[in-house]
Amino acid sequence: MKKIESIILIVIILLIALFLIISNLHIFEDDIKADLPINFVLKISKIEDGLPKTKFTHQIVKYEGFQLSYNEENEQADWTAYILTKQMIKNSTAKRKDNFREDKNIITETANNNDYKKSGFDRGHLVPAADMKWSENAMDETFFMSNMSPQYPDFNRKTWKNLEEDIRNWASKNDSLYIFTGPYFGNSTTTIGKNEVKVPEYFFKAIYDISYPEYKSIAFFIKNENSAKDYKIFAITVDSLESLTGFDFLPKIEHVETIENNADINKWN
DNA sequence: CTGGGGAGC
DNA sequence: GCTCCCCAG
Repeated sequence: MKKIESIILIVIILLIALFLIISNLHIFEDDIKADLPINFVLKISKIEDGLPKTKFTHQIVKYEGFQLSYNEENEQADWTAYILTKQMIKNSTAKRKDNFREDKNIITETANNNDYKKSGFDRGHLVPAADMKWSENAMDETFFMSNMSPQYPDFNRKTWKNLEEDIRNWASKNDSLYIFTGPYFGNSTTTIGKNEVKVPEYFFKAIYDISYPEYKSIAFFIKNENSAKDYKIFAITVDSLESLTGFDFLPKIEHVETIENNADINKWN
């Protein structure tokens, strides 16, 4: 074999090898989910590790069962975050007491009941009371006005409620979920009450199943309107929700991006 | 505090 | 029936 032919052969072999390496790398990236460490769930078992990264400097308050960031300008939270486990659902014993009240933990003061009275809007929970039934105190803290947003009655009592109920079902089947909930204002200028509580145009949820090995996530972005709709048609990826809201959920968690690009509602049942 | 509504199980 | 989301008085 001539020298020139040998060189061409070697180059061809190298090109084929390179192609195989690149394809394998690509496959590996798509399949990285399977390579997440078995203790992945432990890494994000603390709420502190999952707080969204935002440009805001609003007051963050930690309650027994959840955390929130309070936005004085809107007189409601930017987001709420908590973990919901199978065990919490199992230990659902607390009774709902409906003691809606101002939240003295908020330095700048919160909205109050009068702001919502006769407004035509429900005092909609961001963190549902029924998710905190594992503790009287945790449930009680969901009735702080810092956890309320003006929601249209049909949205709150039908569309949103159905989503919340299914999330509880998912939690009991999937061991533990990481849940973010919040309002999205868009160009809204509508306010209610003396404290001018801003009425959101949409509400969002981002949900992560952090149970090994079924890592998955899904998000919802639903219009705040007085009509009942099937929440399932508003399923989007967490990636999309992050683009829409500007929040980076679970920013400290390694590899979490690999589970944020899927919105298959059929994986949740 | 008690009364009520409506959806869903 | 019950629970869950609420409202008004």
